[in-house]
Amino acid sequence: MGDAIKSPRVRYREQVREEIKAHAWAQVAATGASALSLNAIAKQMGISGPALYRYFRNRDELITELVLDAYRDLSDTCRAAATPGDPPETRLAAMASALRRWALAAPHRYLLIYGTPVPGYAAPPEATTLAAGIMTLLLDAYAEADAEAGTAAGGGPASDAATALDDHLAAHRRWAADHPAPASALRRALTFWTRLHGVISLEVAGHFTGMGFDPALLYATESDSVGASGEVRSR
Amino acid sequence: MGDAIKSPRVRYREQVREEIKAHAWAQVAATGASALSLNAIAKQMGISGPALYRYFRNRDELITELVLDAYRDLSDTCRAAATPGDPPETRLAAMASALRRWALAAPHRYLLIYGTPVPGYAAPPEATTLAAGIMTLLLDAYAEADAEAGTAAGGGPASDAATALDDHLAAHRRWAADHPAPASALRRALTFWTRLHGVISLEVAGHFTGMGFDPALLYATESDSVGASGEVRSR
DNA sequence: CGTGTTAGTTAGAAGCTCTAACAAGAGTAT
DNA sequence: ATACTCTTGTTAGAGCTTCTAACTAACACG
Repeated sequence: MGDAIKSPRVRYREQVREEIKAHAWAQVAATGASALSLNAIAKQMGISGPALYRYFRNRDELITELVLDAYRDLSDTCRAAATPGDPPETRLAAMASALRRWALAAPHRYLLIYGTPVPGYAAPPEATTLAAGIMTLLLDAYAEADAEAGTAAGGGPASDAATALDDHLAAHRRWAADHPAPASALRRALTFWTRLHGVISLEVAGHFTGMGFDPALLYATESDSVGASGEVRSR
Repeated sequence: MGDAIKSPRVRYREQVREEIKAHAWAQVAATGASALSLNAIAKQMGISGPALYRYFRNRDELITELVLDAYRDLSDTCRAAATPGDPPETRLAAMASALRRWALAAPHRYLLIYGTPVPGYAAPPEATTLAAGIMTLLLDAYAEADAEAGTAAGGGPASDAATALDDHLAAHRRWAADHPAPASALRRALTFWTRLHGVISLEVAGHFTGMGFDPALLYATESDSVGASGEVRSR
């Protein structure tokens, strides 16, 4: 229903664009985004270099498309992991587990989003929207967990610094303006993000190689520390 | 004393190498390592492109030199922050604070080490050595904190996952083989690294821009969470 | 004062992104 | 059915990159 009847021209155009992106992903997976070559893609497809510029204005536009695809895929993955009926802790654990699997399945895809930004490159607005959507899933879970715990311990701040951060977030929550979650939920969602990203990004960049321990256990510990302690870890 | 009497040739050579690296750092700071151009550096220095290849075998070797410089500088910074006589918590707090300042002072320098690795690039052994040196500072602090706390709570594992990680690290500690710190100290040192890196890397990559909160407070909270709770934060 | 090493040069190969100008096909309108 | 337009491909080429080859000039040393 989404794809109305399209003229064969635009059908062909979209098909070629997808084929170009497929080759681009293969290159990204092999050598990383910085080494992506439009010329090489054209050669692989049996067409001439400049022909690609009919489908993408320039290299940056192609990379932007890849970035958006990655964000969309990550967003879908998180959404699929967070089963609506499940208790919040289970959802958080499922998302944490899915996040790492998603990153390890294609490290360069993860780095395309969270790695070194390209020099003059600015992320498109849709990327921000998609990132916000993932944040909403986290906020939903933490808000629900907070509500269940009532006024009891639950996710209350664990230190003076956390209290100060909560106060600050209560006043600076532009990114979660239209979400009813309390400041402590914002803090915990941010912490979920930074702690899990901390482990994943060092792992995919290879900083743990040669150290001899299993990053999965470190990841599990960090997942636990952000309240993502369900039973889905070994699925 | 370290620099013995050198012939004018090697003196000149080293001087030019340093000048090249200085220009390279300027380029890295401006546009990031991926856009570093040997040709542009040569033009800035008023010499011809291929002349640079007398001083660096190729682009990778220059980047490797920059990476090593960055590691050396980071190592020195951490060592300088951890004042020997201070209590371990104070040293950890000072290192945490110095780490963030070091990263924000030159974001691209941080990304050169911890960002997306270059495709075919392998970090030189000396980089690993320097990274291990920083780890030793952390292990020293956590081991000392552990000893002070005796068998009491202190830095004991906070969850089942942490206990499992401790057990695993006790058996897989190749990276800290010659350090007497207990497994819990290894765990806490790793956590120091991943949690602080999680915040810093997202901040320098610009993922917090537009969200409207102050990353410094999030960083302070994470510093606290790894036992780096001294009074040096606002120095 | 020769002699060998070293630092620079220019020329050029092979790659890249991207623009300009042109040929040929596909779809559409008359 | 014919004519027209729009799109997709082509080749040529500018300008950038890394990096090699061959050559010259200067410097340090025996």
